[in-house]
Amino acid sequence: MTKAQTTKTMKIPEEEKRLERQLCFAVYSTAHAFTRAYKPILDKVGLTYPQYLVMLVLWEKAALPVKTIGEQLDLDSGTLSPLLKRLEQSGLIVRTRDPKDERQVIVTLTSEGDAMRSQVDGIMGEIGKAIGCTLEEMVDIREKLHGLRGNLTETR
Amino acid sequence: MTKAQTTKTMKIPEEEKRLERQLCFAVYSTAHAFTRAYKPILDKVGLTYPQYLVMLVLWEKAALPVKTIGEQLDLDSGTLSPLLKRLEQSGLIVRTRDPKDERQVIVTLTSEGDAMRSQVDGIMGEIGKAIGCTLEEMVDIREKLHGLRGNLTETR
DNA sequence: CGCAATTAAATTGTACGCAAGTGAATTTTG
DNA sequence: CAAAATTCACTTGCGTACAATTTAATTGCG
Repeated sequence: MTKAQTTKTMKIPEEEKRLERQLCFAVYSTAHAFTRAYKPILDKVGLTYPQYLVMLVLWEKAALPVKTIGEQLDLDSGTLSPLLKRLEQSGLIVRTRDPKDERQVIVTLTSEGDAMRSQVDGIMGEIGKAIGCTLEEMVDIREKLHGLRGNLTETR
Repeated sequence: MTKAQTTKTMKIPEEEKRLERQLCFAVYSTAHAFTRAYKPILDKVGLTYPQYLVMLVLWEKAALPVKTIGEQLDLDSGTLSPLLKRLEQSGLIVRTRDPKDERQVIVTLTSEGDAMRSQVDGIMGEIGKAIGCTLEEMVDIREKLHGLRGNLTETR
């Protein structure tokens, strides 16, 4: 943002107020486009997109407390509790109270949940085709979004 | 994506499978960060973030059929119908059947809805501060996301 | 030690998103 | 022109997101 625009009451040109000019909408609509692109792929393995993200976390480390999963995905227990309940019903995870700290629930991959890891190459390969840009471009956008997310979050 | 990776059964390095390496997650989590950044700002005018997007569309053109709003936001009537009902209850829009084609519902700004346009400079100014990057960077990310969204969508 | 403050997860209530199905209006087609 | 197909919006059902509240467990402090 330019210095001139930092003034609270600065007039913004009408053209800049159009939906398509909004960075927020670019992010919002791309997120939806991703979810839709994943849908037919994840349907084949019986996961929703947020459930797939949880599985990605668990494939990195097979047993984690709900809180840690939430920190990595930036989701609270209000979202995760019912989602994890559905993953448990699907037989991919189990939830057990931590004996060391009964407040915590440890989420652990079942053998089925672990076995699903073998599908990841196929899933990522298909999505990679849909993304249809170079690896360098992917890294570039990813890092820029990471910085943007940091900016948006830092004043919380 | 490199040529080597286009092979369906290509093995992807473990490191590339981590959540934080996923472009989809960068987009997903940034979208949530935006919604959270907008929350306190939009609370002051009584709008949710998706409702604000609908208002942006209507501030460009004060009367539009539901279908057109849906095309611009890439949302279907299953999402828009209840959302528009809430905007109508808030007194910002009215919905009327098009006499030329009774299937269509025309959404029109009320004077209150139109008057809220005066808040836009303030809202965009505040978000601009939260985004905290240069205009050039904003344009760069926006255009790259636009291309990415196009790629993800074109095979629908 | 004992009680207040904190923490973790679940629950409740509201609002998206989206698939699938309904019903009314319009367009296409034989 | 009439039946079939299509279009548009609405509704229903499911699964997130998230604020706010609740309950149980743990930690901190006097």
